[in-house]
Amino acid sequence: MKNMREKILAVATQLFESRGIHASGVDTIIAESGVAKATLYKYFPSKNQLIIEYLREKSNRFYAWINEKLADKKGDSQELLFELCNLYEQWITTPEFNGLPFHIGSVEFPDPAHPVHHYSIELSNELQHYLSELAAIAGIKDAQTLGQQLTIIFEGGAMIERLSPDSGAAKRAKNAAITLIKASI
Amino acid sequence: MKNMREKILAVATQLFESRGIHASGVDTIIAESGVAKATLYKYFPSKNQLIIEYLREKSNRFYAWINEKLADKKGDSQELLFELCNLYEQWITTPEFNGLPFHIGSVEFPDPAHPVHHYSIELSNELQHYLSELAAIAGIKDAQTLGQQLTIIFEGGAMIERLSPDSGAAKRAKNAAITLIKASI
DNA sequence: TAACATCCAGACAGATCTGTTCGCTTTTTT
DNA sequence: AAAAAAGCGAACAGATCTGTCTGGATGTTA
Repeated sequence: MKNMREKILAVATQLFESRGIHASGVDTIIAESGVAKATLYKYFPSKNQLIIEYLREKSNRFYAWINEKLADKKGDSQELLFELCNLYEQWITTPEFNGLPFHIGSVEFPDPAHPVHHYSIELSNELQHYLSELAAIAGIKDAQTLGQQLTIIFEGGAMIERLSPDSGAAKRAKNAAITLIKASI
Repeated sequence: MKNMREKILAVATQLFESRGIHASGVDTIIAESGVAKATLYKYFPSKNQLIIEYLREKSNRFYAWINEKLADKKGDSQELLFELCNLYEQWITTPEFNGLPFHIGSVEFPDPAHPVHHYSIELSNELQHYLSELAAIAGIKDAQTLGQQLTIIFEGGAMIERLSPDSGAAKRAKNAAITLIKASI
């Protein structure tokens, strides 16, 4: 089998999100993926690195998905941000959604000096920059501010949607974002 | 010494928030609080219960603080919500603020059947009900919606303010909340 | 078929985890 | 001052943690 790395990463992802990172031991990961321990440590030099690759993979998937969906909207400055809100709602209401991975990373490793925490902050900042850039493309005057406010709503909404999936948090977060966008045009 | 319970709880709080819950062993907690292990297990029958008491304590403190600050504002329907936003900003920019405790609880124990996760959801819902009630007192028509949207912003802002304290997240979260309040009057 | 790389299963090390128990000392109460 | 309660330090049990290593099986390449 050639795709052992992906297999391990997939199992780790599933375990990290259903049991937590600290609660998912390497022994469990190799048992569930049917892989020898030495194989895991060949592809990932440490558990920390495995966690970071999990965060990276999830992040890459998100941006690949949303960039593709937004590709034909980048000309329409108005529609761009509203479509972004729709995609956001769609993203966090997907059954596979289990919260933002970098939330897990930053909470389970609160020490700022820890590589996982550090990378989690990086991903959160990346989201802010991404949203700010979209706001700038859409012609928003203070794109920096709106970008961070959208980040706040998106992260908070993701949190609550995961905690209480039937509370309508996703839709209300989307509407709050739309209100903020309209107010800043 | 009579206040051993509080001493243990204070040390556990400090450790949970600086290292994480799973990363804070009972041995470390008793070592730092200068208490015998049997004493800890006398006041808290299990580590799970200690975690829950930590969450409860933090929650109680928050509501005691904010209710006292808002006591004289409950007559002024307009000012009530705006003052709430000021207090929120004040709360999460305090140096002692280390993120919302029930975020830690729900992330470190993702299994919905786990008592810590369950109680964390309860606390998040309690925050929503509290904010919705304030919105109702302030005469907001759809108080339920505004209450949850404020919760989303407050939780998201708390998350980002903790991750990037110098990014101005607290102030922007407050402003976003104010925009939403004004839009729903 | 022969040489080579890869993988598995499992033992191993050394540390840490939660929770219990046991004498011994200190503090509080009567 | 005597009796009762509470706390300390330490050992203990049994499980789990990350990471390393070894011997043998499997599979690929020449």
